[in-house]
Amino acid sequence: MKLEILTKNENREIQKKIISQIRDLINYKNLEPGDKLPSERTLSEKFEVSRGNIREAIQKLEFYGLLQSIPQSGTFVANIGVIAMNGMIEDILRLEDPEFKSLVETRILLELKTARLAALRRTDDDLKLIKEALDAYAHKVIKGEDAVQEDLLFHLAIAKASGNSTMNTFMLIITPGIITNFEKYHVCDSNQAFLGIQEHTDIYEAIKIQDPKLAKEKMKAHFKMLYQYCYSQKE
Amino acid sequence: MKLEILTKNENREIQKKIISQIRDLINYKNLEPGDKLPSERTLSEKFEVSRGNIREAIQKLEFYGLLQSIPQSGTFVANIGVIAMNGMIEDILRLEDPEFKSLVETRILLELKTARLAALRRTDDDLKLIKEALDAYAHKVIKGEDAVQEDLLFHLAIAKASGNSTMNTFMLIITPGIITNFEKYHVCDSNQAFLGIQEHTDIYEAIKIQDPKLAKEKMKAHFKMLYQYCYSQKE
DNA sequence: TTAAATAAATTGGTTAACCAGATTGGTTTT
DNA sequence: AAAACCAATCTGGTTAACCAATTTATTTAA
Repeated sequence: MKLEILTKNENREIQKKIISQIRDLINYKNLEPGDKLPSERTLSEKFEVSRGNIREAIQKLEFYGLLQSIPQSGTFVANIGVIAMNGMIEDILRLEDPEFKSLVETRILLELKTARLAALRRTDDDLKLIKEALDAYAHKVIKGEDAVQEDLLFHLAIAKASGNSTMNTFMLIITPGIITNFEKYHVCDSNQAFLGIQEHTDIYEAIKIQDPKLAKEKMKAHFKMLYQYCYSQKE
Repeated sequence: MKLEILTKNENREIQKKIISQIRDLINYKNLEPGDKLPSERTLSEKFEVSRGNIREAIQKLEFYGLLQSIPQSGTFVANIGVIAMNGMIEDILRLEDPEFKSLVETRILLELKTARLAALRRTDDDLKLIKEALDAYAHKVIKGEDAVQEDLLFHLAIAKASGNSTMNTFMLIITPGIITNFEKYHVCDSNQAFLGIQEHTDIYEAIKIQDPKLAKEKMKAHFKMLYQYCYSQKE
């Protein structure tokens, strides 16, 4: 189990190294937008890593719009200047390992907005799903069981009702990190969970009566404790 | 070129189908948290797709924390209830193809926050980088050239200065989509670009004097036109 | 009959071979 | 001399074989 994690970290380190090597190569060779990168096999040989690692790194840079692979042709530098290229790669390298604080800060930002949008745009079906999630959460809390998953589902239901697919995606992306950290730090004891039922209900009611301002307020109140917890952590 | 896009869409469709088949299988077989999924080879045969497709789908679900692959052992259902599993998979399936409106709405939300945070947290180095990006943007606009990339870099510099790695990541993620759509719709003519110089400068100055409220206001003003443009588009 | 030992089969992960299409350089033809 | 053609080569993408570790089935000893 531990080995598994180690090798994944190793893989990430290898990928970071490859990406920075690609950046160096672009700079050293003065590759401009549209220029072709060396082939995957060449890079694999030059960097002394497997071709699979090279492909992963290229796909990551392609995801961020910096490279473009064309089958049977090659991998090309995207239409972006050298300065921008360096800046974005630097960003990408610096990324990963998001701190819990960063996740929570972003989650709060997103959820204040999704609550507001959900109050504005929710359909009857959305409301029904939110209610179901709320009931499932309350049920588990009352039984004294862990309800992190149900808590999360309630918030995701709101994200869905917001009608904004990008925010919905981002909520899904930060969800695993939130869950992991919550379970790691045991942030919620049972008292907080009981309080949470009321807070969730308040949010639900605000969305039900389609009051965006109230929904945002209630969501803010719900996050107050989380916010304080988060910012009382060591830097 | 067009074929390339088609095959990528095809691949996405295949992946969506596989994911929904996995969901159906979990429901039909009543797989609970900790239970083992059939092997990749078995699924590959059952769904009549290549093992690579299966692996991709599993990795995606693993990314969202729904499955966990353990080498030489199997792929297991994560510690998440059936309802949550179905909900999240439904979300994941519904995702992709973010509408431009959704991207812009999210970008505005993020950038109002990053501008504010940048004014609060920016270092002198951050400020220097923002200034450089601003100058590069102005330079290109004055020369009458396309400055979408430089525009973007200015905003990314602010995101970096915000000190929030998650928001920084999200900005990087929506960037390709923003660029593509901007170039497709030619949203910025030269007049708008010239106006943009002033607006960018205003934002920079606010961050320089570390006035978070002003920074947010100036960013809001900068996005006013984009916002209107975005919401005047056809639904 | 049971438990320990061992061999066979199964697992996700990795690597190397293969594929179709694009590119390239040289040759031929006009 | 230039354009057209063609075969050899190179490209990213895909597939099938392989690997080490684990799990299961079988055998053997007590």
